[in-house]
Amino acid sequence: MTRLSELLLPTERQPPADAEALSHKLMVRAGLIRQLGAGLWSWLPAGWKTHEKAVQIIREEMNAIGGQEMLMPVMLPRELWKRTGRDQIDELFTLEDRKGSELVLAMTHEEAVTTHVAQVVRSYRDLPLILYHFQTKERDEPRPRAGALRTREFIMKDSYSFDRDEEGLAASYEKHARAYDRIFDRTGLRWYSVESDVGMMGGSGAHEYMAPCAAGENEVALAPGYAANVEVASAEAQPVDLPAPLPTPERVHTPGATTVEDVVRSLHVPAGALLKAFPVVTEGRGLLLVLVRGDHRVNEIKLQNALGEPFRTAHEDEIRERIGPPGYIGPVGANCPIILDEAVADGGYVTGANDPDHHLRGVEPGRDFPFERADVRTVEAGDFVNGHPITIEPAIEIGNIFQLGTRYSEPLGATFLDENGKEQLVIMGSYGIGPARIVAAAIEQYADEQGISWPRALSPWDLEVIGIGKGDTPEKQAAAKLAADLQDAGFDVLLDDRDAGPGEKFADAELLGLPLRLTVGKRGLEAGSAEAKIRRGLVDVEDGVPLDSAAEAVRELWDTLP
RNA sequence: CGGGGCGUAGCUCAGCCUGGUAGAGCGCCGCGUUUGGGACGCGGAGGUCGCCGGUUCAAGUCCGGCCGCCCCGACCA
Repeated sequence: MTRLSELLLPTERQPPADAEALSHKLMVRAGLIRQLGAGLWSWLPAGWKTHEKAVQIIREEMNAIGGQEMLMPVMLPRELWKRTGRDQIDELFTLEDRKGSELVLAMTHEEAVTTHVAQVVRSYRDLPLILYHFQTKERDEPRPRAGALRTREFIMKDSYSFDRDEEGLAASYEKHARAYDRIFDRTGLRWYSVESDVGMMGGSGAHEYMAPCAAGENEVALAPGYAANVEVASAEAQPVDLPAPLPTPERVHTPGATTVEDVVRSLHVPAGALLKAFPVVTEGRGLLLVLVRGDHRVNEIKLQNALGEPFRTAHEDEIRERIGPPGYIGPVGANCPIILDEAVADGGYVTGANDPDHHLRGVEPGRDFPFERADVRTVEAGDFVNGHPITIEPAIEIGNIFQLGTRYSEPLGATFLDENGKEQLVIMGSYGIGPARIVAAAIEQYADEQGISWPRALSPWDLEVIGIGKGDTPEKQAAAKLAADLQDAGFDVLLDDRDAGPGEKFADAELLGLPLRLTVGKRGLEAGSAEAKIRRGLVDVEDGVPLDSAAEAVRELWDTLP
């Protein structure tokens, strides 16, 4: 049992002036976290309890799939990161020791864990392995924000799978996916798993676990049976009414109309009847002209994936020389390959004429210019997947799973001998979860006007007992006994034994947000019962709970709570 | 990295334009009254006004530099 009179729980009536996100405001107001610098936060006792609740759920489910918990250092020799090439990442903190030896602060632990596996694993008999730890990650984020949602230092559960082949990796990946399903279900969050970009981790497949909330930094496209990060989402575009076709492109005078909006206004056609030209340059293919519908946006991640290599936007002189005057460029007559987005249906479009102050109308892909097809646009709310319109929601990334392949085993020499005595590279996966984000997302999803409303799996204590009155009143004595009884019955109890007024106690209880609140007052004491209020929705339990058999009554009530 | 904003008591802020004894509310400490939704009275503690420099008889206030923090965007294994 924890007595509030002895607990460091600095609640604030007003949110910090610089807080924007709901979870940021409430975590500070409720006394869960305090800031020391940009992206640097301390967890106060109550906050740390919630963090550890999330950690324990994760630990249990990782152990259940055969994960072996260990611990690796935060400070690592830079040499390992040079081998994988990741020492050039901007977010990596670097330092030197007194001898001038180069060190880095781990932003993840692929290098460290793979080094151990390279040293220790010799035979196919040593595989498969799942290793994990909860350890601090350090990232020099360009912009930390929103309290605990994006910090420069945070604890992550990162696990790594080591298999002898792709089949083994698929099995380890699937184990993690199922463990993650159970973990996020147990937290009480609203969440979903989405397809994601593999990013600079490389590898062959990835999913992200997303918790929808207003403060989320990611956008997720959703339809029945479909969920994907907008970075990689594909959908069928909403149709657009095209003007009647023309036998051949027709030149029109459009003075000063260098943007889609200008052309729409000048020619009285819908934006979707335009083709927007996006000239890019890649190392392998040189200049390329990417075309998407005028009402669509190029998705740079999808474009990079479609090209199979990084690109940059073309410089003005490159555009002038090979295509036309910026503002009026189009595919007809362009001296470079053309990539046409899949959402561009057959028909006649308005494009730049590659001539100042002119456009062409009635331009038909194929008839008037050659092209390659690719899906390179950003999906929009209302597009269709399997006939259902999609919605787009902001969400916070709470976990991810990656198939890494040999991205790390190769540079770090993690190999084993197979049955034939032949040396093979270990096939890896990596899997992260941020407990702090789970906590913050739970606050974002369930908080109301009065404050936090914890799902019971994450609540710092199970329930709060309040004794009305100041000094040694009979109500407070009864409350203390009730709290002790419930603690003995296996509940983790917070007792508000402070000499404060009832209003202050209620307000603090609602701010802190434990799932259940029991109040012992004069009236209830005479009737032999404590009042019970469920935090979610602030619902009063009829007749409260009897003081002489509180444990059974609370147990019954507890099982009904969210 | 681009744009914007802020830094004065534990918290939220006023004071700066127009230089002249550092303020309010909440919180905190003491005493008393009060006791079912952040009560009231009286008394009190608490400040290198982010830092450095300049102008001035005099700087929280004007000028310059620096540092820190927040927001939007870019970025984000």
